[in-house]
Amino acid sequence: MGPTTRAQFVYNRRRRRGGRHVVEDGSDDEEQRVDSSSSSSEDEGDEEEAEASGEEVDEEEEEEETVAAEPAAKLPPAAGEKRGGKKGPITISLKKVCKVCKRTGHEAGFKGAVYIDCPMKPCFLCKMPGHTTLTCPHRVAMEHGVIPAPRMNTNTSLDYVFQSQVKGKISMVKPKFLIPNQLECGNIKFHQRRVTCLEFHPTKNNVLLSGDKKGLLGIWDYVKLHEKITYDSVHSCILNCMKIDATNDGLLYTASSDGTISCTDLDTGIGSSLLNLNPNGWNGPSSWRMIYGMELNTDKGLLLVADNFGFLYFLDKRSKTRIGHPVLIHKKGSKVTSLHCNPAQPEVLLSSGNDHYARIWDTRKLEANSPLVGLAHGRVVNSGYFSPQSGNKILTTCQDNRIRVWDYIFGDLQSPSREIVHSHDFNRHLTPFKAEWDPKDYTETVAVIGRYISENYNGVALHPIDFIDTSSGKLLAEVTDPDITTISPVNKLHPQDDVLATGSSRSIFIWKPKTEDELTEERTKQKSREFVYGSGSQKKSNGKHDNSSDDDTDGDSGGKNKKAKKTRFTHTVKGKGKSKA
DNA sequence: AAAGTATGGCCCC
DNA sequence: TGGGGCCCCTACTT
Repeated sequence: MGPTTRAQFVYNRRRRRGGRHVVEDGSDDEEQRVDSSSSSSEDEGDEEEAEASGEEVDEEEEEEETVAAEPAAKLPPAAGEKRGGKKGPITISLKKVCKVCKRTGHEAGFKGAVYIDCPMKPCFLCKMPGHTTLTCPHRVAMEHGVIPAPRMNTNTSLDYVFQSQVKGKISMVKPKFLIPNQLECGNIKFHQRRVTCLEFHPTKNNVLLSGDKKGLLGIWDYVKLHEKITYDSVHSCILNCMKIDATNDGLLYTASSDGTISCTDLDTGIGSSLLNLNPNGWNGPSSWRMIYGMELNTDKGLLLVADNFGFLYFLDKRSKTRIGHPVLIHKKGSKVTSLHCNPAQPEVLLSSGNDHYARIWDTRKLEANSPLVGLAHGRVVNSGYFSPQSGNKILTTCQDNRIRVWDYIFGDLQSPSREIVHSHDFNRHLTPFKAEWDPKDYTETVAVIGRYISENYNGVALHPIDFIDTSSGKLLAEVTDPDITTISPVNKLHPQDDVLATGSSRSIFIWKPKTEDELTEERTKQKSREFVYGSGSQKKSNGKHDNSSDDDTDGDSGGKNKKAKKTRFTHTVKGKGKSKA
């Protein structure tokens, strides 16, 4: 096994060319599974699948059905008596049954491209009872139902100065923000398992590093499409985190659920282990240590590492030895999900954990139970990041479907400055979602995060990647492509370029902004589409979607016939918001 | 083509 | 405080 290079294939979207993707076979390797990511959405038939089976079920089942059928389900067959009195009362079980709550009278699941919620459950988006996601105020109208934040910073004069400075800066120099919303190329099934982390190489501009659930490390030059390598011997299970050595960009540190930290030479794939938390091998899940959070303190040549039992470790990267003893930074036995050092103050550490807290620490005087601040969350915190430039803000992603923003870490941190409702639920089969700052945005407002629940885009259910203005909660952009039907929990913005990398299932995609040419062409195309009565639509379904208009913004244009009007805002902000008493 | 499965949090006792 | 069972928009493979 040593380092192996295995190449699947790359597909590359040539700019316009009929719009079709060109599939390039990276190298004919053993397994030629092309598998064209087809299908999904084959169920256009909707309505009448279950009907057909039932003998002569009346159409308007709702009312009485809910009442009558329910006891029937629990009682022995004899219970069928009243209903029509005929014999085979057992057949009543053929009634539609909600797969979520097991009751009759309604059904949850996809109807075409629209997911119908079980009305018995709280809203899947905001978690509140009384409505479903289809009618959730957070989905339908932005900033509807917003509750003002209790009160953010107790405005000290320092705060005032800071705010005005930043504000001034923002209005003065805010650059035109380009959303990388055009699928440039993709690497399909490069990984054998789902992608769990992505990182751009800091100096080799077009190189993307990726890790997957099997521990495979991928290196891909997405300009030279065929230059891709994988190293399968670095880790034996989930690769959770990657960092390039700031003083030697040929070295990569990786953290894994196999309980080890590795340092890998990117050119050779040769690595060494810096830490192994399971020196005695597997003794059951109750003792197996996994590493999720990892950070570099460049100033001190330190590696900070946290495990799934709540402990933080320090490593000297040069001597490859532990320093000091592990410190409990989250509830004992609970997973630490992420670590981040403040970019302006590397000694200041932000940790997030399964104990529903994010915490700020001073690593110079670190003791269990002595964080500088504890930031309470509603559920597990998937990630927490200081803002990339000043380090003055904090952005967290929590499994309660809320993104939280603290605008100023030196202010009152009792409660977040904003809570933005956004669909990024936990699902054990998905890599946890993490909202991340755009490292290029020195106004420190833009964040990117994948969306869990789907939206109906021209008859296809897609899961967009959202760009969110964290200062207002406004949705700046939702990025989709009709060929990407899977959820995209892993997203990374390029440190210098207007490039977005996405990990979606086993595939990796690269997005770039539309060029001016493309935009103008699109506009003209859209015009002509208007002339050519109703051309664009109608084709849909059957797997490969016609990509004539992959940008959501033009989307329907023609409108009318498609009932599918997408309700766009799947998130809203809480706090700061005007309105409301 | 339906069924199976890998999996993590959380709820309840 | 620990373990068993449950589980709402998965992405596959058989």
